Amino acid sequence: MVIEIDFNSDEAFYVQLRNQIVIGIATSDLKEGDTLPSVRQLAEVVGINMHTVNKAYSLLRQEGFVQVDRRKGAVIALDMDKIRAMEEIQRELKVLLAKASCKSISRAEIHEMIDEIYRDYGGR
Amino acid sequence: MVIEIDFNSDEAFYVQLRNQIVIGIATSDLKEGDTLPSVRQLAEVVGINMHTVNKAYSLLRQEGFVQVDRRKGAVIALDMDKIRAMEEIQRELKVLLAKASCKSISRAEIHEMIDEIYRDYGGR
DNA sequence: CCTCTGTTATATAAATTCTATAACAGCAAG
DNA sequence: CTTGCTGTTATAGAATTTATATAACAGAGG
Repeated sequence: MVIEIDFNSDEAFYVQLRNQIVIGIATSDLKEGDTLPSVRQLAEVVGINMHTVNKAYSLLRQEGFVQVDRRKGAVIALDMDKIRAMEEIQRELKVLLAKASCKSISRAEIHEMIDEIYRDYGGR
Repeated sequence: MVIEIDFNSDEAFYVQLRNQIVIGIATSDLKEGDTLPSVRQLAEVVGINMHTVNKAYSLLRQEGFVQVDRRKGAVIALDMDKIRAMEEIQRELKVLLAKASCKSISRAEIHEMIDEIYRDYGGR
């Protein structure tokens, strides 16, 4: 799976990494049990510092997407704290949909976008 | 309309303000032509600095939610750059739905959340 | 004239982000 | 046992962002 940093983005590097990996899991590019590159490897490949990668991995662990084994490295391992996840998503959706509504994007158009994106996800 | 700052949140103050105002527009608490409090007034009411409020208002202007009149203050005035808005929302949804999919939240459950939130919006 | 608007300019403190070097313990393979 | 790979921790520094503080300005209006 290809991971890369947009050095012109205003998103923090470790957030970019986190997001790409979460998307990778959703699209089944990364499957349960797969191991991520070591922090040093990935850091060298994408051209950033080791600690920045480590920060992304720690965040992924904290959010329940990977488990970290000191010898194997970071392993994809989803914990299903569905309630907390739904609460967080509802908070974020509230702001996102407010923006959409203000820009005259209809409920139907949102549903279409959801379906189109979800078509690539949910292979689990 | 009540605006308040969560001083324990990890979200920047000016982002909190922006989000609450956008939600206010979506819920019709704020309508086209309404004026927001002056930067100094709002700053005093919510207990933060004038410049932080000004930053939020500038962001709202830049994103096309208000127009700023030097004498009247910030006035709700939506510009309909729907294409750009949809692109941004699609980007954000991609990450949000990836998280959801990883946590076994179904497409149907997302649709339900959308409908529930959108019930309060779209009065425009 | 006085007061209100947003805006601009500086300055400062605190927090976050990213990098850099270095070292440590755990484990596996040669 | 040594070598090399993990993640982890500690420390330090630079750059950026966030928030505050004071001050001043032009424009509009009572």
